[in-house]
Amino acid sequence: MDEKDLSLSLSLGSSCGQFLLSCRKDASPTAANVGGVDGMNRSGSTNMRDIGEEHESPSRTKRRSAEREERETEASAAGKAGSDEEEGETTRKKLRLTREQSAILEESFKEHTTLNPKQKIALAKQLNLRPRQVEVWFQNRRARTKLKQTEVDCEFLKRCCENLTEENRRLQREVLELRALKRSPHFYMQVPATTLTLCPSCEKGEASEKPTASLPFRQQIRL
DNA sequence: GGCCTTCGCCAGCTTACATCA
DNA sequence: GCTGATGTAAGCTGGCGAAGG
Repeated sequence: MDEKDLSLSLSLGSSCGQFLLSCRKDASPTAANVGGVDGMNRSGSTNMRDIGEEHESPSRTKRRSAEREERETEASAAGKAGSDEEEGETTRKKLRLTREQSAILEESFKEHTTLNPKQKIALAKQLNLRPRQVEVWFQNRRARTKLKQTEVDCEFLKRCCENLTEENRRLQREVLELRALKRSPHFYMQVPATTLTLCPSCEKGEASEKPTASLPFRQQIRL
């Protein structure tokens, strides 16, 4: 699967994607949507953080703020070291992975979709990235794969639904036609006598020959 | 052995930024 | 050059299993 495929599949503009997203929002009250759409859009991550910490255990809150600090110091250290990112910036600058880095990560993902800590560190060294970046890339990649699969499933179910709807319409038309035929005075002349013996309510020891080919079996059952 | 806490990892959701038409 | 749409790196939170006390 190449990047083009992925970018195509990731368009949330499709009705399918929108449907899935709205379903998830309704179903699972995450911290992000506790405050509703307004709360979500108003002040971003700060708001989410505040909401989340009210419900977290103290140890977890401590751990998370320590992680945050660690990330911040790591990021600023990387900036000072003069890596790919701009130097000395405290604000988050978005890094684009190079083609080579992406290709290697893709290759690795093909082999295994999750990484153990050793693999993560090795890969990070090889790519000159932080282990956290490798971890995040794999997380996002799994999410993309899952989203793509969901869209494929959604398309398949949509087609199934369309086919069944069409089949249902066709059968209803058939029933109407047959009812009309039954009401017409020429009905009993058109239907061979032997087929009438198949009606269960009329089944009183009449001779039962095999249904004729003039009408499909389903149409002979209930008129 | 059961309970509690902590830790690490992950999924899901979201944001911020880069890129492109 | 501006703008909206899209893609994606990264942040945040909750859930869960494992390990240790």
